[in-house]
Amino acid sequence: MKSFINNNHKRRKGLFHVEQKGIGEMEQRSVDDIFDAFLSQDPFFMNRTALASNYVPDKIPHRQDLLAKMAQILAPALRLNRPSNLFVYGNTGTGKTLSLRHTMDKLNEHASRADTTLKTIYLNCKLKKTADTEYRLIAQILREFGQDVPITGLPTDELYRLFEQCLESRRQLVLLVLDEIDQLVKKCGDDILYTFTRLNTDLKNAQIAIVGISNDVTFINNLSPRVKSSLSEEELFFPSYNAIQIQDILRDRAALAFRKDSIDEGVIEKCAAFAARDHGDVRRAIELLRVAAELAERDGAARINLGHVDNAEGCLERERIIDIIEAQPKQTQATLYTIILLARASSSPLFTGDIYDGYKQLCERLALRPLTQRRVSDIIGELDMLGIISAKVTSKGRYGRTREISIHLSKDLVGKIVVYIEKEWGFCA
DNA sequence: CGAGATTCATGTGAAGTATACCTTTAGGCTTAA
DNA sequence: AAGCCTAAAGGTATACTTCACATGAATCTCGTA
Repeated sequence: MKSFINNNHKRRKGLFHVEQKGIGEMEQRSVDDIFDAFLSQDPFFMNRTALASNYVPDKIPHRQDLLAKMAQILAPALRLNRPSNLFVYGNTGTGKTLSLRHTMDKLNEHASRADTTLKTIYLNCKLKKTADTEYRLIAQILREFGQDVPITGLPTDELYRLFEQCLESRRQLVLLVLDEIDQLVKKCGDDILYTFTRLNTDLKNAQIAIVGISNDVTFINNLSPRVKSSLSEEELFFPSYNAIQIQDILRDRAALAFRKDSIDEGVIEKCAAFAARDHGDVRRAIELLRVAAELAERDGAARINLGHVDNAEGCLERERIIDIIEAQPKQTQATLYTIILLARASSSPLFTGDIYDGYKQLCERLALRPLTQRRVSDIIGELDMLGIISAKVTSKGRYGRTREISIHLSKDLVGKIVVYIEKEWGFCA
């Protein structure tokens, strides 16, 4: 619950930040006026949370069969028998995480009713500073058990010992859900998973079952055979939604979130079409609807119309990218900033060497200690992984081997990024 | 002319280092018997 | 003597550096037709 509040708060801040245009005209009205207007206006939100990215609805349309299978697989947990490890995969926004959270909620509900000592732990392995290394992952799990674990300093073995202790403290079954498990394995290898699956043989009181979630369909094939067979004792594939299904889902959510008649004809269809274009990613569709609603609210409009959806589309992309950049360390931001400036200055392709030179100059001006080229090379790789830039290793024959780097974000968005970074640093190139 | 060698710029793996943090331990000080 | 506090010692994870080797196609070289 707490994380949701933070999330939402951050979102609104992000939206506000990118929509600075409005501030000038707002200043003409007094703050009192604005607050008064806000309170007197008929808010069309009944329940904002229904559009939040981590909202778990009671009903998940078009997923009944998959939910049933999932429930069947996990049901033994209610009798403290270890269910099969489960591997869930499918594209982003196909309801994997949602379905699992839903099933976990229900499982917990039944477990507490039956007084079963079932513990479910959900972790997203992609969240930096949370669960992206072996140490952090286990530390995070221990925190779920109410243990206070330092961010560094303890040997990883010690964490494993503590973890086992927690498990063995009573007869229980632990269901460990690892979201974006491919990210974890990419960074730390699959030994962790092997250790987890092996844990059961050492445990006397407790048992642990693992559920892995991945957007990468090929991920399971790249695992070592021993891990592969134990992780995917059961597999569930989530196919992408089609436009009609997305519309259904949006209507359900809209009915929860808004008052009747606060949406214009065609708004739902437009949001759905937008998402369907993006491999049927429902999350995007819901976010789009949410941002459109927030824009409409700010305008003081009576209903959400198609224009709001159009504007929201731009906002959403900005929100996502700026959120990512905001979370990056200064050195990464400096690297990105250099890339953007260089890309603007010339139309010829950019190479690692050019970027490093530019980066060093920038560091000088910022009085920032420059990192080595080795590290910057890794940072460029990270930016590529984040989808902000595209960096492809190419060989230029006699003229060496390097990465060819380009940005494929809209000009407008790149402008916003530059504004953000310059504002953050109080600096202008 | 074409096969093989060379070359360049930097990708990439491995090992080393600095930093920030942790626990343990020894020594010194205070307190109470 | 027991209890408590403090600082040093010894240990770890992480982010970064240093070192060294790997890469791969354009270009060069040299043998052959």
